[in-house]
Amino acid sequence: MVDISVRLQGPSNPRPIEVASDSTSLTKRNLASSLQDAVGDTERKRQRLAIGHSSLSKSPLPPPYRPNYVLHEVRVKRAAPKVRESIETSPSATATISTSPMSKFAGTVSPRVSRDSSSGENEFVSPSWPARVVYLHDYYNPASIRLPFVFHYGDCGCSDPCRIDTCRNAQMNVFCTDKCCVWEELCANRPRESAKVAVKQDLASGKYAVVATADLKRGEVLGEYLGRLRYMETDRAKRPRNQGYMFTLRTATEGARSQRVGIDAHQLGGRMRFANHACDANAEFFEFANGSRHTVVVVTTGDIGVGSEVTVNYGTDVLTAMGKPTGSSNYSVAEMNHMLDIVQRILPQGKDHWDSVTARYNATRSNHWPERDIESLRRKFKALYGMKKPSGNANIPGHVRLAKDVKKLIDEASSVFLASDNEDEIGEGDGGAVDRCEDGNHTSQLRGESDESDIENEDFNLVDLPVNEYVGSADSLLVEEAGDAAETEKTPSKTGQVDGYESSGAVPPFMRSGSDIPCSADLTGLGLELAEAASAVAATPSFSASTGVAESGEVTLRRSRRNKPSLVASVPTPKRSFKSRKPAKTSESARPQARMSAEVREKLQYPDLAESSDRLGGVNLAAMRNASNSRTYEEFEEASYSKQKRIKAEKAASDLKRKLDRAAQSSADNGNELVKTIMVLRADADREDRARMEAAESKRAAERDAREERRREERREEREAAEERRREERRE
DNA sequence: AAGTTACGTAAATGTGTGCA
DNA sequence: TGCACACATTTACGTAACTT
Repeated sequence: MVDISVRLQGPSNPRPIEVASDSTSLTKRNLASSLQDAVGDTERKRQRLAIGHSSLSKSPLPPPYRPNYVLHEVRVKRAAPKVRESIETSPSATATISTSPMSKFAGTVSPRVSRDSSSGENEFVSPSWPARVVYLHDYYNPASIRLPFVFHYGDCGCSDPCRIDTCRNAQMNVFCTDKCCVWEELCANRPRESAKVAVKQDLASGKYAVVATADLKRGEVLGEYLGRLRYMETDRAKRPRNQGYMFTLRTATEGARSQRVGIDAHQLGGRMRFANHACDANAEFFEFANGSRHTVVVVTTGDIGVGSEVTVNYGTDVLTAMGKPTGSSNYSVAEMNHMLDIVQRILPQGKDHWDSVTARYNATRSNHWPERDIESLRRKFKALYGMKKPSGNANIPGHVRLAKDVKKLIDEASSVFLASDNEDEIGEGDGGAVDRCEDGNHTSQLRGESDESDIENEDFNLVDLPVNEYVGSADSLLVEEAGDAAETEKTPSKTGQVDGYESSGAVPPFMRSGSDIPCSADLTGLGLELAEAASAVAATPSFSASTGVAESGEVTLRRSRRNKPSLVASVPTPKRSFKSRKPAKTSESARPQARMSAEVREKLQYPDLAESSDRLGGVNLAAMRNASNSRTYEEFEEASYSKQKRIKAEKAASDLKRKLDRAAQSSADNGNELVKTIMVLRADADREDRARMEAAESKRAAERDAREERRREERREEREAAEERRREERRE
């Protein structure tokens, strides 16, 4: 945070007012003059402001003739974000960054997971800055794209420090500079990063997010949306799908071959890169410019409390695209096996169970696998078990056969479930699904393991299974395990595999750190520790991937309860809700190192694999679209998907009907108008006809009169001539 | 050999329908 | 009303065939 008292002390050598000789000299002279005229007011305002700062009240006020004094030492400390301050350089990250052409802009951080004490709806931790993303601190235009030059209109005239919703410059989409604003560091209409927000990671979902670290008022600029300025296709249809990081500027380049320009923050960006989408966002993007620099900032649209996430609405560009997302990968065999392994353990009967499968899958997936949503997993499973045997090929792929077998199991389980539906205590003791899982004809047969099913189901309860999970609630399972825990510690497994088993390619590794999941005789404490371990896994996938890797490089799956039997016994913890749980302090110190090594190992092992999205914490955009697009209606948050579909259909129908009515009405109105017009035209025509007829009649009458007159005149002349002739004859 | 194109496949969305 | 399923459509990816 910049110290305001330092700012307002003023420089020892004030910068003289410039009298420029260019075309803007008049403006500048006027500005300087107006500044000097207004200096009294400005100083009074500053003094009023200073009252709020004790340090300022002790400091001498700036010279009265120059309010616009410059503080270089503050200005060069542009955007000192908390994330940046709290980070250390990690070797792996440095290696990544140093090879980047943007290294001069780059900062990097080491893995560091420290729990945030802020209070909010979600629980956030301070994550490491992802090494795969270059941390930009400034405007970056490597292609020297020239956008239209935007002139400012002199001093913004704000009587109080500029706000983006009140400043005259902001209203004209111009950001302030020292040349058009006297408020310098107090001006909020400038592209700078606020110290009141930080990049955090949601403990539950693992998503990165921008979180308020102090109370935010409406209209505050939180930071600049930094990224690489690049050209885009003018034709929207030709552009690649926006993966959530491309901000298309309203302004295009000038000239006959005008091109759209966007800010691409996919591989490099600032903190605002991590602002997530929300339909009811509490912030918005604001595009403004000054001179040749066009940029975008995130501005709050309402008050935001400490610990709350800052969200923006991405708009339809990101959210409504249909089809396969760019960069999405197909299911690998390992992924399919991982999914099938989970499915055959849970044997999902409905949506809730599939939610469990999804949560389990994403919590235990390998770090380089993309996160999958429930629809994706269900779809894939269905595609697998529905796959027909190709003609001419006798070999069915293992995962396809497994999927078909698992489907049979699910069908059987469904009938078993119906039969035992009236039993009150499903899943307790030897009954219910645990019994079924131990049945050699089912899951264990498929896995080729005989006595591990209960143990592995215990592992599966590390993640929040639904309460109605057929294997019983977490509590019931823990009760069951408590009885054998101490005994198991003393006696090795009958199969000799209790301490772990090899995980190779086909068998997905559910890796757990021995220090993460200690054993305890205290059931509540154990449950807590298990849940905490699960949440840690969910929050930091790379951590989970690392902890089970042996020194030799082999990936082993360990049953950590039995590996570390004594750690938690001394940490009895009261039962708390999932969100309020804190991680075990005993494992806190071990995590950063383990996580870092996992990242390094991951990079070495899969150098060419595409990284998943950081912005959404690895969540693919499709999942976000599901959550944010038309499938969700705020007014029907409680409604099920089907209900939403019906509501949506009804809305669509009513919209259509409304449109038709409007069209009909419009048509009728148009028809009426037409008739009126015709009537008017006809009346006009009649009037014209009448006028024409009258004119013609009058003309004819005039002509007739003229003819009559001519005839009379001729007759008179003839009479006179005859009279003259007669007189001549008489004279003769 | 490198680049381009066509085509099949996979994965996603949207919508309609039927069943319990 | 909730859920599952089928189908149409869209889009990206991978690969073989073709061209330069």
